[in-house]
Amino acid sequence: MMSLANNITQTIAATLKKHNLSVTESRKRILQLFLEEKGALAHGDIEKRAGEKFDRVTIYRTLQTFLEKGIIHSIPTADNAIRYALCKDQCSAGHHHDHHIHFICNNCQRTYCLDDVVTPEIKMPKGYQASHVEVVVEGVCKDCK
Amino acid sequence: MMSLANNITQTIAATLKKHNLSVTESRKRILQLFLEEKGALAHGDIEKRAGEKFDRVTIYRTLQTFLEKGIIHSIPTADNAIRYALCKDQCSAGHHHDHHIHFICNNCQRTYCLDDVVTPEIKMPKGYQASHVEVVVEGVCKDCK
DNA sequence: GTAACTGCAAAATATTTGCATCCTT
DNA sequence: AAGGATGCAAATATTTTGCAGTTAC
Repeated sequence: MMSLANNITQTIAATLKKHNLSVTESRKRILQLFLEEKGALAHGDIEKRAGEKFDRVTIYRTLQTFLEKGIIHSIPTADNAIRYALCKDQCSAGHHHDHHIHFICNNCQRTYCLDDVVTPEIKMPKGYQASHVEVVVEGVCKDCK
Repeated sequence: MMSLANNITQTIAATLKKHNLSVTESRKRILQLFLEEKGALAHGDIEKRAGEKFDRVTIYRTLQTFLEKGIIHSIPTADNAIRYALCKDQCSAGHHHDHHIHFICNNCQRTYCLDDVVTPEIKMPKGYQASHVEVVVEGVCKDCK
């Protein structure tokens, strides 16, 4: 019987292959961090959690690659620390379909993708043509309340 | 009869005084840039438009001060270049009431505050308590269409 | 006159690039 | 074997801090 650990390992490799990426140690490790975290991670978070194992530069390049391939998406925040989170399957390279909102907890600082909350329709003023709507909600998360 | 230029100069000085800030050259100049621009400015934009006149450090500090006093508010974007825009009068130090949405034009890259578009109500999942909602819309602005 | 603001220098931090080496396929 | 990925060194860019001189009030 396949162990859970093996299962995750397979998922990770499959995800990378699906996006035409070679399966390397750093990519596996960083992808695993995202799977473990569920929430969003900033570059700095990854550095801390990955230990001394990887070069900073590799993290930059890996995040960039994941972004381009649509494996992760970025969440802009007011503190100039971009966070990244896993995309759902329907995301594809260069074209994200993540119509969910993001939530940042002011207490624990974690960033969540609230997949069940769809971004609302926004009625734009005459002349403005919207192509993408990003909603970031701040407050207190369910764990901190 | 009072000239328009004088009028603007007075507005700038009045704004600074209202927030208990001394009226200095750099503050006047940076505030003027925001008034001229209408849209949002990133640190880099201010540096370019101010000419060689001010030290980078002064711009950092002035923006920080304006933020704290509620003269400007920040708009997070995906490219890690925070933009700032003037607050409406009802903003006060540390407590922003800017319930409008922001619009970034993918063509001219300008950032607008759409003061007439109120941020929608978001129905949060059980347990999450929202305190602030930030909406950033991307697309093509009225001038670029 | 005094407190606050600015410019300069320098430190600390963050990001990008080039290249030789190593790993995946 | 070949192309791509990584690590290291170094170049750039960004942001912060300390301090002495200057300015606003």
